[in-house]
Amino acid sequence: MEMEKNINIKSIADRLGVSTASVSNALNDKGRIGEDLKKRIIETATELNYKQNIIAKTLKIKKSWIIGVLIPEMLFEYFFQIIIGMEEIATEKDYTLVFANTHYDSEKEIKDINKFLRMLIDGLIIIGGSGEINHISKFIDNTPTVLIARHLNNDNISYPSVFYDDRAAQINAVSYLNNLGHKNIGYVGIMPAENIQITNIELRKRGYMDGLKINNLKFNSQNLFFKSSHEYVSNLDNVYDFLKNNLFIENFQQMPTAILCQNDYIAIALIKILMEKGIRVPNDVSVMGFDNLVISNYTNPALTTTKQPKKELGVVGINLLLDIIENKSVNRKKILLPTNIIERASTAKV
Amino acid sequence: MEMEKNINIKSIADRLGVSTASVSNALNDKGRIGEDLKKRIIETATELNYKQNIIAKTLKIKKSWIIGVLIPEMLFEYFFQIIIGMEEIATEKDYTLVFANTHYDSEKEIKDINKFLRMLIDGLIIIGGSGEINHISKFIDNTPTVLIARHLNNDNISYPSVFYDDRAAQINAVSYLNNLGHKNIGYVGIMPAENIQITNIELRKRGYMDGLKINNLKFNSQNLFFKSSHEYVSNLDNVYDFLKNNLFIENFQQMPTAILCQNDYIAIALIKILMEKGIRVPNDVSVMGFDNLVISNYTNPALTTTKQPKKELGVVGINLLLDIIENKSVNRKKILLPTNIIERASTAKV
DNA sequence: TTGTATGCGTTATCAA
DNA sequence: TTGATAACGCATACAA
Repeated sequence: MEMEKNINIKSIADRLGVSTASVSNALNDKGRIGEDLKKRIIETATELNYKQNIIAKTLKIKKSWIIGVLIPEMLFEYFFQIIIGMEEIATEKDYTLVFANTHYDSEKEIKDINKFLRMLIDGLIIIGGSGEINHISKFIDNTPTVLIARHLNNDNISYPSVFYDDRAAQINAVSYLNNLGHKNIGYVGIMPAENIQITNIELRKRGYMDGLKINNLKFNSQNLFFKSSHEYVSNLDNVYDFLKNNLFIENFQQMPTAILCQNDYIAIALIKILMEKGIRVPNDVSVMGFDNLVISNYTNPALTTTKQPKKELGVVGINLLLDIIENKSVNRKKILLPTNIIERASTAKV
Repeated sequence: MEMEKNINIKSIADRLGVSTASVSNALNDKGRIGEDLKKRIIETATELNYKQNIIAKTLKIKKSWIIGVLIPEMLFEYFFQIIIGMEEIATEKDYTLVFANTHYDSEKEIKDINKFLRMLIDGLIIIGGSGEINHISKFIDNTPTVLIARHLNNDNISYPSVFYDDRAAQINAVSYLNNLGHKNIGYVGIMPAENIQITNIELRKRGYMDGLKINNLKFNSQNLFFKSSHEYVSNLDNVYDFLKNNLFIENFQQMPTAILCQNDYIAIALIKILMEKGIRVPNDVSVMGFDNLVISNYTNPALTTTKQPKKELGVVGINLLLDIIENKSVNRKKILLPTNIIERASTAKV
C-alpha cells in the first residue's frame, strides 16, 4: 500500500507551478484569475481527487455551515418531525445539523451551547424546553438563534421564534367537546419530572381551565389529574405505567363524559386503561388527545386530537434562522403557526 | 456595546507575559509546565472566559470528535431508536454526531461521505441501506467505519458491523404461526421504491419463504403480496394508502388464516383495512408484524411481532466504532444481536 | 492576471 | 520548565 499524501491546494499549486492563491481563486470561482489557468487548475484538482478541507476553511473565514440544535429530550415524533422538517432545508442549503440532547437541564444547555460555539456554529436552534432563558441569553445575543416551540416565562424578552399556541388550542378543544354536549370535562396531564418546568405543558393545562371558564363550564378539581413523576416519564410505556399506578378512574368525582389529555401518548394510554376496565370509548366517555401523532389515526378507536404543525415548525424555524444568518435584517421576528382539531372516533356526542 | 475581542491562547499568554506553548500545555494538562505557572494560566483562562476553538485544534491534530452517521431515510422509531442509543454513548464520550439522510441513493451516499471526510470526521456509521458497498469502499477503507443493520450482497466483503438476522427472524415467525396451527400463511411486504433494493426487506421475505419450506408448508404465490411502489412509501399513512389501493384481500387464493408482515406499519395498516372490511383480527385471520414499535402494544388488538434490538444496535455499533477509533485492534468484528417474538393479541390458535 | 506573504487558533518540535 | 517558531489547509490583502 502506497503512502497516501494529503492533497491540498499546495499540491495542486506545486504540480502546476502556480501559487496557492490562484488555486484558491480558481476553485472558489472568484474573479481574479485567467480562464485558461482556471481550467488547468480545476482539471488538476479533479485529477488529484482534491477535497477541500472544511475545517481549515472554517478556521480561516469563520463560517462552519454548521447549525447547532438543542432538543430537550429524544421523544418520538414530536421532536423528530420537527427535525425532519429542518433537515430537508438544511441539506438543501448545504448546512449540517448537529444535535444535543439537553434533558431539560439548564446546566446541560449551557454546556451544549458552549460546545457548539467552540465548533464555530453559524447558528443555533432551540426546540422546546423550559420557560427560562436568562442563563443562556448572553450566548444567544451573540449568535443567530431561533426558538422553536419554546414559550418564555417573561413576555418582555423577545427572540426570533416559531411557535403555536398551546393554550388557545386547548381552549378550542374544550369548546369542541362542549359543542358535542359535554358539560363535565376532565383533564389528564403529566409533568414528566418533578424538578423541571415545561411551559408548553403548563399552557396546555391552563388552556383547559380557561376553556372551561370561556364555555361557562364549572371547574371541578377532582376531575383534573395533573401529577409530576419522580421518575422520567416520556415514552408510551412509561406513560401507561404511570397512569396505571396513579390515576384511579373511580376517584373522578362524578365520572366526566369527556376527558381532554395533554398529549396523544396520554390519550392512547388512557384509552387502553379505560378499556381494560370495561369502560367504552367513546360510548361511555370521550377521549381527546393533543399532537396528532401518525399513529393516532390507527388506534382503535382512532383518536380525536389537536394537530400542531410539527414539520412546519422545523421548516419555518430553519428558514428563519438561515435568513438571519445570511441577512441580519429579519431579526426578532415571531411566527405563530396555526393548530386545528382532527375529529376522529374517540369523541362522540352526549 | 463594547467590541468583544476573541479570547485565544495568545490573549492569555500576553496577559501573563508567557508563551502560547505554555498556555497550551497548561490547558491541556500536558506535563511540561510548572505547577505555579499552570495554576496562574488556568486562573487567567477562566477569568477571561476562554473557550478553546475546536476547529483550530482539529485542523492541527486531525481529530474532530465528530462521527458521521448515514441514515437511508427519516423513518420513525426504527432508525430513531438506533440513533437514540448512539447519542447517549457518543455524548458521554464527548463525541458529536452529524447525520446525513441518503434517501437510499448511492450518489448521495458518496456525496455525504465526501462531505463528512472534508469535515475530518473521526469515524463513520452506516445504518441500513442497500446491499451494495463497492461504491464507497475506498472511503471506508481509510476511515474507521461500522455498518449497522446493513446486509451486504457479497458475503466475501467484511466490515466491522452490528446486525440481526432478518431472515432467521422471519423463519421463526413462520414456525410460530405454524405452531399455532396455521397452515395457510400469507405474506405482505412492500419495497418502498422501484429502483432501490434494500437487503433487509429481501431477507425478511426470503425468511418467509424459507420458513414455509422448513415447516413443510406449501408456498402459494397467490398468498404472497410483495410490490414495489413507484412513489416513496415509508410512513404509516403512505403504507395504508398503498395497501388500500393495491392489496385486494379477495385476491388471496384461499384466504390465509394468518398473514405475516414485513414490518409493524404494514401490519397496523393491514389490520385497519381488514377491520374496515369486517374481517376480525385475530378471530378470522391472525396478523403478525416485525419491529416491535412502541405503539404496537397499544393498537387494538395489540400486535404480535418480532422484536429486534434497535437501541442496542446503536449502542453496540457506536461502542465498536469508538473502540476502533481509539485502538485499531478490534477491526473486522461482526456482532450478531438476537431477535425474539413478542406474543400479543393479533395472533391466535386456529 | 498572478504571486508573495500573512493569519485564522491551535499543537508540537526544538532550543534555551 | 519555558519560549520561539513552524505547521495544519485555507483565503485574502497587497504587491507585482
